[in-house]
Amino acid sequence: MDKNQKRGRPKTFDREAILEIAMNNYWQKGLSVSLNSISEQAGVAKPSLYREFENEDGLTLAALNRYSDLIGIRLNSISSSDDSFLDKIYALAQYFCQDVCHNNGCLFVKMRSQSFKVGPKTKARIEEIEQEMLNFYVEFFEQNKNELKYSSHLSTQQAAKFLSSQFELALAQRARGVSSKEVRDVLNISLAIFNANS
Amino acid sequence: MDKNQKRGRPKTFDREAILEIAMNNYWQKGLSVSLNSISEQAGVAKPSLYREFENEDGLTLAALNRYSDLIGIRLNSISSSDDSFLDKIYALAQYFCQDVCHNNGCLFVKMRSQSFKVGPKTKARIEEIEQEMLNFYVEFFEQNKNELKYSSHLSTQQAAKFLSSQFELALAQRARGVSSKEVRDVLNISLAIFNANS
DNA sequence: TTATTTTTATACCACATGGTACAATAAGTT
DNA sequence: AACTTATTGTACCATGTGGTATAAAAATAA
Repeated sequence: MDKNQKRGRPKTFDREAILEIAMNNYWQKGLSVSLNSISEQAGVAKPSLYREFENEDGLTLAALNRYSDLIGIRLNSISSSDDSFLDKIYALAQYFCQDVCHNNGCLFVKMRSQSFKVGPKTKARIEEIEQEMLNFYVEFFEQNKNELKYSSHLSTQQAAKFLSSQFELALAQRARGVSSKEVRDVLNISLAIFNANS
Repeated sequence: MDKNQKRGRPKTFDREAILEIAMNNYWQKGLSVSLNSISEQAGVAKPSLYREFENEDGLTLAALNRYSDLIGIRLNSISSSDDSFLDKIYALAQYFCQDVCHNNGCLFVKMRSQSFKVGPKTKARIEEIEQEMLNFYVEFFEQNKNELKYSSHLSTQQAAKFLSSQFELALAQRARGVSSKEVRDVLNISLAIFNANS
């Protein structure tokens, strides 16, 4: 009937569904989540996970990639909006200290902070994402160069690094359970250097 | 001979030495260090550890307390020096991004970031230290109120929170392996708000 | 010597982990 | 029907974990 139907027992393993569960687990509970518990929650046997993702490293990598797609889309959408530069910065701040992680924290930040206990493939991807994020911020500042009103001796690189660090702080605090308001208060102070009249 | 000599097998267990080893282990490798490996490294049997510290929670707590004594002394010494307020701030910055953790990172920050996998006693102590640190900063700003030249609408509370957050960021980055220079660059930007001519 | 007390060390327990061998299952192919 | 192929699920393994029962050791006291 189905031309794609190959011979052999039909597959019931739903990669996307399992990945969704895995991602949410790591997102909420960090890397302390075991492969055992994921297989239980997903209702699939362990060997199925191993066949699909090779090993735990493969699973965490796949979950991380899914997550990075998720926030990449959002980041680009903010960056390419019609808002002013300052508005964009605060939209990013809003995204990072409320939307991304209302209760969870950022999966990427969490994994990075525990990167010593992660497999080699995931570790490499973490460093890759780190670079991608930094590039995003550099490009972000480059594109909005003309709008930069802040009294700044900062290079684009420095500004990018600073902004990315402040967001890192925000995400780490949110992940620890610090309230969105408290995080926002700190962020407002540090981001003030991008205001015109400072 | 020794009047303190009670009957029974003489004690060879050196609490301080074992605590030193435990602290350094947690400091370098985080809470993923097992009690097994600590007992091996220290050359004492596990039951000895359990008799002295009750359980793992007791050991991590003791190690954390040892650490907090260590940095508490240093912090107070900086705070009560004759330097100017600004110099003190930068002395703290220097301490946090180089001296404390040339390779390790801050034990307190590390434990806090993994506080979900820590025993109840240690967890309580972490929150206590958090409060103590904040109080230290608040008092620090209070004492140096007269020297505050920065054009600031910030309350003492807000300033304390901001400073403590920026140090948290520095320590987290150092713990991840970010170079002392890069951390310092970010810190210099954010601490600039305490400068007079900003 | 013998008993008592305090400490140390051996050897174990139950459990969870990442990982896998292999049989059972369910489809197409001949 | 019998055979092949792809997938799933049971049941297991070695290892490491926090924690402990209990024997051995080493001192004093009788």
